[in-house]
Amino acid sequence: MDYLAHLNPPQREGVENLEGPTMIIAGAGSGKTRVLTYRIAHLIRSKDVDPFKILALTFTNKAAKEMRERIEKVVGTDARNLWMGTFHSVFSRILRAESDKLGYPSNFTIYDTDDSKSLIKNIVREMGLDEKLYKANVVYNRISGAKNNLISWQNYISNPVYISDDEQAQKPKMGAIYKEYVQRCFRAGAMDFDDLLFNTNILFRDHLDVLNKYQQRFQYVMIDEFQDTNISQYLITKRLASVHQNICVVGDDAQSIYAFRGANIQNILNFEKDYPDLSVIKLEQNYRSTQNIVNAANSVIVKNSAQLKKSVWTENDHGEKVHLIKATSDNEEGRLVASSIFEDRSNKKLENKDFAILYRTNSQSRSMEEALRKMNIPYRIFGGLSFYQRREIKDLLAYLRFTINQNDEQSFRRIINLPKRGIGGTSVDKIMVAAFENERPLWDVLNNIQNFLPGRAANAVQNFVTLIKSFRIKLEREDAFETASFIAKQSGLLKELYDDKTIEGLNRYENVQELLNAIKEFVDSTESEDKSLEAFIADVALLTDADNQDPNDTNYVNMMTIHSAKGLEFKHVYIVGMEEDLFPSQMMLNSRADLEEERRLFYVALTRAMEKVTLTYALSRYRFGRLKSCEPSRFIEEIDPEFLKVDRKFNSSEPMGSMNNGSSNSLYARNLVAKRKATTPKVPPGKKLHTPSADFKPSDTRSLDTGMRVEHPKFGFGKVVKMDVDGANRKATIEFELFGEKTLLLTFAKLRILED
DNA sequence: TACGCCATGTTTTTT
DNA sequence: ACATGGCGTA
Repeated sequence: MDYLAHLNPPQREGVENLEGPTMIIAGAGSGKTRVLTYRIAHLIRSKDVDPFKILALTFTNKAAKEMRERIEKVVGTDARNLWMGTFHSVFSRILRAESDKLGYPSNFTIYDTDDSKSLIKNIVREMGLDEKLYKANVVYNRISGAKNNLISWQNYISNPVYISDDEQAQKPKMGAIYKEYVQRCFRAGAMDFDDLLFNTNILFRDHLDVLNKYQQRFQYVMIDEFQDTNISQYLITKRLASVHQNICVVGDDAQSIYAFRGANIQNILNFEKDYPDLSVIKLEQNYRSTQNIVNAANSVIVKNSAQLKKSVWTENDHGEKVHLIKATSDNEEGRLVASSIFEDRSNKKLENKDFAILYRTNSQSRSMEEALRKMNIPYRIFGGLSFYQRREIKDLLAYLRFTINQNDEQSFRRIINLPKRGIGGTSVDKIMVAAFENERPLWDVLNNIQNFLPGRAANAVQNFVTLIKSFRIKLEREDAFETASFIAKQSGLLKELYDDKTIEGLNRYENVQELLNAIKEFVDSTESEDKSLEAFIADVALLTDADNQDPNDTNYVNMMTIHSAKGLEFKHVYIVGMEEDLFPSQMMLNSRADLEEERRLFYVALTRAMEKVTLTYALSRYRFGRLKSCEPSRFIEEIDPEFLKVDRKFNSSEPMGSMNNGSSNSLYARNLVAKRKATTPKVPPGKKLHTPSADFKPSDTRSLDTGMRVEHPKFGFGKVVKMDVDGANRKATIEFELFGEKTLLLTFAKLRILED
C-alpha cells in the first residue's frame, strides 16, 4: 500500500503485524497515532476485514474523534462502522443493549461525578455519620478505587485489608456506605462512570452467551494509551480478545499520568505474562521535537525508578535550548509569557495556534488570560468547567433525565422543588424513606403519594407527577427537540430564568437556549438515526465540551492543563507555574510513586513541543485571594543544565516590593466593578448589558457599550459599533465590526470585553 | 417552607 | 475569591 512507504521499519511492523497479541511501546512523538490509524486502515483495505469487527478503544473522546477522522482519510466512509470510542462510551452502548441481563433498564441514567458525590453526601447524612470524616470526595475516591479493581461491595466488606485500612483511618463505615451507594444507584436505575466498566465485567463474567457474541464480533481489538487503563478496563478487553487473540495495545509507560484514577503500569507488565507469544514493537525515534527538547525530557524521566527499556532519540535539529523565565508574581508571569508569544509570533512567522500554554491546575489560566487579553492575543481555553456542569443546564438535563427514568433519585432531588412548589427537604426525606423502607420504586411512591404525605404537600407532588406524565406522552410521540422544548417551557424552568433579569439570569437563559439548539442540531443531523430524547441523553454525561473543540480549527493560542494536552503537539510550548507545591502538586508529595507520576506529567508536558519549550515560575502567587510566596520547582533542577537556558531578556528585574502597586490594584478595581454590576438586580432600559459566561468567567461581567473592543469565540476580535437593546423582549442586536467588515450578532452572551 | 446572612472549606489531574 | 451549607427569621 502506498501509505506504508513513509514509515520506518518498526512503524511498518506495527502496521503489518496484524495477527496475534502485539504490544507497541511508543515513545513520545514516535508516530504512535499514525501507526494505529494505518494499522486499522490496513486491516480494512488490505485484509478486507469488516470494520464492524474491529474494536478500537481510546481514553478520551478527543483521541477517538481524531483517530476516526484520520482513518476516514485513508479508507473513506467504511470507517463509519468501526467500533471506536472511549471505554466508557463503547461499553455503555453494549450495556444498554444487554441491560436486562443485569436487571437495569436500557435507558439507565449515567451519574456524573457531581451526581455520585451528592448521593454519597445524602447517604452519609442519612446514616448519621460525621460529614467531615466521611467527605464525599474521599468516599467517592475510595469506592471508585474499589470498583476499578473489581472489588464489589460484598468483597469489600469481607476483605480484611480494606476493613483494617478503614479502621486505621477511623472510617469503619466505609464499606457500609459503599453498599448503600451501590444499592441506591441500582434502585435509581443509574450507573456511575466506574459502573460502566465494572458492570461490563460482571456482564461478561456471568453471561457467557453475551460474552461469546462479542468475542465473535470483535476479531481485532486495539487499545490506545494502554498505560492509562485500569484493571477493570484491561480485564474487559482481555476477555473480549481471548478467542481471536488479536489484541494490540499501544502505550508508553513514561506517559502514564492517570494512576490517580486507577491506571496501573502493572497492566503493561501483566500483558507480557498473559500473552507469552507476544510480539513487542518499540517505536523509539521521535519525529516531533528538536534534540534539545528530547534530551531535556529524557534527562528528567531517568530520575524515575520503574521504566521499560526504551531510548527515545531524534534526528531532528538541535533547536533551541529549553528556556527558563523567572517572574516576581503570577501576573508578571502572564505578562512575560504574553510578550514572549508576541515576539516569537512576529519574529518566527508563527501563528497563534502554534502556541500552547500548559499548566498543572485549571485555576492557573486566570493570570494568563488577563495578560493575553491585554496584548490582544486571541486564546482559547480547553477544559475547565464544562457547559454540561452549569447549574441551569444540569437543571434542564435533570428534567429530561427524570422524564426518561422516573427512578433517578438525583434528578428527582434536583427538580422536585424547582421551580418552587412548596416541597421542602422534610417532604423529600419522607418520600425517600417511604421508597427505601418499603423497597418500592420511587415512581411508585410518587404515584401513591397521598399515603405518605399530608394533604398540601401531597397535592403539590401530585401535580408534579401529572406534569411528568404529560412529558412522557411527548417523549413517546415526539423527537428530542420537541420533547425538550416542551419540557423546558412546561416545567417553568424557562420562565423562571426569563423572569430573572439579573445578568446571570440572562446568561442562564441563553445557555438553556443553547442546549436546546444543540438538541435541535442532533435531531437535524443525518448521522443520528434515533432522534428520540433518550438517544440524545444517553451519552450526554460522557461528553465534555473540550471534546467539541478542535485545536486546529481556529487560530487561537491554546491553553489547557497538561493532562488534557496529552496526545497533542504544538510548535512552542509554555509550561507555566513551575513552582514547588504547584508542580509537583502538594497533594502528590506523599509517596515516591506519586512524585514519579508528577515527573511523568512533566515529561508529557515537555514532549508536546516541536520547536521550543519555555518554563516559567513566579516568586509569588495569589491563592485563595492571598498572596503566597513560592519556590522554583525541583523539576527545573532535574533538567540537565546542558539543555537549559536562563532567558535573561524575559527575566524579571522588578524588585519584589513593587508587586503590590500597579497590577494588583487595577485587578482589584476591576473585580469591584464586576461585582457591582453582577449584583444589579434589573437590566435598566436602554443600553446596559453584560457579557459572560458560556466561554468566559463571571469576572468578565461588565457593561457593554458602543466603541468597546470585544472578542467573540467564533468571530474573533472586533468593535461594538451600534447596539439596540430591547430590555422587555430580552433581545439585543449588536452591530459588531470585524476586521473592517460589519457583522450582525443576535446574541451578546458570548462577547467578551477587552481591556483598553 | 423560603429567604437572607454568615461561616466554612476549597483547588490536582478526567471518563 | 467563590460556592455551599447552616442557622435564624418571617
